[in-house]
Amino acid sequence: MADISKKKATIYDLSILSGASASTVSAVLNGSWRKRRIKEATAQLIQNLANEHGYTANLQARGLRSSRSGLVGLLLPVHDNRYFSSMAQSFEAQVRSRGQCPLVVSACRDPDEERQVVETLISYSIDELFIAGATDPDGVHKVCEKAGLKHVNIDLPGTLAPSVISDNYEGARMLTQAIIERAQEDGPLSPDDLYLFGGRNDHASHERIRGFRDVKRALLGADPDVCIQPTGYSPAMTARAFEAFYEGHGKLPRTFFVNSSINLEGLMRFLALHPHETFADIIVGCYDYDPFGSFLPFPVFMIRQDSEAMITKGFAILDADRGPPITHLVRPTLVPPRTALTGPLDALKDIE
Amino acid sequence: MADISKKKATIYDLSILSGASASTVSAVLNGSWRKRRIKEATAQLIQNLANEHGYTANLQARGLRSSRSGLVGLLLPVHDNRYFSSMAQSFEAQVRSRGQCPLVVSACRDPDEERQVVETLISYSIDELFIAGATDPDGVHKVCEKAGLKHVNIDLPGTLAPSVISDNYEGARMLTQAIIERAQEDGPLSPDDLYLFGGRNDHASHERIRGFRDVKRALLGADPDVCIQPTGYSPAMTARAFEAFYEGHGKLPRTFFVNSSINLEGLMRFLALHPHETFADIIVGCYDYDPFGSFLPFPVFMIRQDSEAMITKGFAILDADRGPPITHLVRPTLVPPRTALTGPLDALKDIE
DNA sequence: CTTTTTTGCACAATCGATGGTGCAATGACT
DNA sequence: AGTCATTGCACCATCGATTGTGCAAAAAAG
Repeated sequence: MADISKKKATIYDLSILSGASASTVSAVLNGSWRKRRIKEATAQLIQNLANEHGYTANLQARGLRSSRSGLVGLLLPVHDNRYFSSMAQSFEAQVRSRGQCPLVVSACRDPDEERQVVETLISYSIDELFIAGATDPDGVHKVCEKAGLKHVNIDLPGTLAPSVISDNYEGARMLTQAIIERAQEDGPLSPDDLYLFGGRNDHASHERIRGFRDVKRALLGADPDVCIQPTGYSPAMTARAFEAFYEGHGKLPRTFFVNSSINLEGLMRFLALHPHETFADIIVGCYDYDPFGSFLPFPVFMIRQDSEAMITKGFAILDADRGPPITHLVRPTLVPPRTALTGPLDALKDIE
Repeated sequence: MADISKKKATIYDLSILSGASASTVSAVLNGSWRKRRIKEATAQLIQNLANEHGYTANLQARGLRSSRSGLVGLLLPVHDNRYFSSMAQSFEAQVRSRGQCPLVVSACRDPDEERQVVETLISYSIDELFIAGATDPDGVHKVCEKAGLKHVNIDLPGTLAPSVISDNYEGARMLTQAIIERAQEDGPLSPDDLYLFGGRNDHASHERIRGFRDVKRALLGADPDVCIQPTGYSPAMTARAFEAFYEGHGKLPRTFFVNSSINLEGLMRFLALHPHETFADIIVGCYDYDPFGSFLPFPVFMIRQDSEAMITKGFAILDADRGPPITHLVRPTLVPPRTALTGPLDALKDIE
C-alpha cells in the first residue's frame, strides 16, 4: 500500500510512473480531467498509482498557483471559554463539511493583535474569515478589504461588513424577565435588588444593558443607574466589582444579571473568598451558557447563544458574496437553572 | 502609508520600485541580507518601500520553496471543554511567541478522522505537530513518520514517539486521598461508598484507575471491582451509568471519582433529572479542573492538569530533535472545592 | 481517399519567494 | 600598472500544482 520513499510523491513522480505528463496527472487528481478530455483509462491508471503511493497534493503549491488555499479562518478573543470553544467546534465541523480546512486563532481582544493575526492569516492566502467577538471589527475589515478577503463579523457587529450576532436585546429581556419572576417568588423585588455586572463599551453589552433596563423598568418601575456595573470582560475586574458591592452592603444584590460567562468566572472568584452560605439565596442570570454554571448552588438562568446558527448564517452570507453590511440577528434561548444541554461533545465517537 | 492597489505587493513589485533585483528584495525582507552582503543603504531603501506599500510575504510561496510553512499543528479530540481549550490557549501563545502560526484542529476521538486530519495538515507542510488525546497515537505517528513530520504526543502517550502526559497515577492518588479524607469527616467510609465513573481503555484511564484503586485499598482496606464503572468519554454514557446506579440503590454513591470533566458533564445530566436535595451530601473528585465545576452544590475536588507545562515540554522535545519515544510525566495539582484559579483569560486585554 | 471534427494529451508559463552561483566594480597591495 | 581580494548585487533554477494553448492521432464526414 504505502511505499517506503521518504519524500512525498508529487505529480511529477506520478507523471514518470504513469508515462503521462504532469499536467495530465494534475487534472486527473484534481477532478478536472473530464473537462480536459482525459481518457477514462488514463485517469484510472493515474488514480491507482496515486493511491498506491499515498499521493496527496501539496496544498501550498496549489494555493500559490490558484491563490486559494482552502483555509477558512475564525478569529476568536479566546479559546478558553465555553461559548467560544463551542463556536470553534461548530465552525470546524462546518468548514470541514465544505471540504476546507479550519484555522482557529485567538487575539486576546487586543485590536493590534487582531489586525496582526489577520495579516498573518492573509499571508497564508486564507479564502474566508469569520471575525468573532473582535474589539475592532472595522479595523480588521480594512485589513481584509485591502487583501480582497471575504469576511463576516460574528458576535460583535461592524459597520463595514455583514454581521451575524445574537439578538442581545431580546436575549437580555428574556433573561431579565426570568430572574425577576423567579426572585418575586421569594417576595417582592425592589429595583435596588437587581443589578447588572460585566460588559463594556461594545455593541453586545449596550444591547444587553438596554434590554435589561427596559424590562427592569417595565416590571419593577424604576432603574437606577447605580445598578449597572460595567466591569469589562475580565474575571478579575468583575470579582472586584462584586467585592466592592459586598464591602458597601454586607451582601450581594439579591438578584443580578451577569454579562457573560467570563464575568461569571469573576463571581466564582468572589465566592471563593466568602463562605458559601452567605449567598445561598441569590438569583443569577448569565448571558452565556455553561453546563457547570447551570448547576451552581443558587439558581442560575442562562442564555444559550446559537453559535452554530451564527456560523451557518455566516457561510450563507459569504456564499451570497458581497452582501451589504447588514446585521443579522440570531435568536438565543433561555436556559432555566439546572439544565444540561447536549452539545458538540455528543458527537464524539465513543464506542465501547 | 497604504496604497490603494487591490493586489498585495510582491517582491517583484518592490524590485521594480527599488531598481534592485527580486532576490535582493527577498534577502532584505527575510533578514538574510547581511549574509548576502547587501549594502545597508539598499536594505534601508527596500525596507522603506516595503513599509510604505504594506508588503507582507506570501507565506505559501515561501513555504513551497523552503518546504517549511511556519505552521505548527495541535490535534485535539474536541475544543468544547475547558481542559482542551485551555491547552489550545497555551499552545497558541507559545507557538506565536516562537514566531510561528498555530493551527488547532479537532478530530472527535475518531482514529480515522485523526489520521485524515493529520494528512491534511501535512499537505499544508506544517513544521511540527502536537498530538493531544489521540485515540490512536501510533497510527498518527506512522502518518507523520512517512512525511518526515516532527511530532509529540500530549496527554495520551504513544509507543513510537516521545510523549508528554499528566502524571495520571499520582494525580489520581492525590484526588482519591482527598475525597476519602473529606468523606471521612462525615463519618466512616465503606469501600462500597467510593466509586469511579468514566474513562475507557486508554493509558490515562488505566493509570487513574490504578491510582484510585491503590489508594482506596490502602485507606479503606478493600476495592471491589464493581466500584469501577468505565463509561467511555461521553456525557450521555456517563449519565446512563449514574442512572443505573441510582436505579439499583436509590441514591448515588456517597463519594466518587469522575474520570474527566467530560464525564462530569454526564453527572450534570443525571442531576438535571433529579431533585437537588437528594444529592446534597455527595463528595466528588473530578480529574480535570473547571472553574464552575469547582462550585457545584457539593464538594468537588479537582485535578488541574498543567497543560501549559506539557506544551512547553513538548517544544523542548521537538527542539532537541529525534528524542527516543520516552514518556515524560508532568505533575498535576489538586484543587480543593470552591477554588477559582486564574487562567489564560486573565491575559485578556481589558482596559477600561 | 481527402477534409473536417473530435479526442487525448503534452508543453510551457505562472504563482511568489529562496538561495546557489557568477560577475562587474571597487579597493588594497605589491 | 598589474594582481588579488572584497564588496554588492543580478541571474536563474527551483518548490508543486494549475491552466491556456497547441498539436498530433483517431474518428467522422464528405
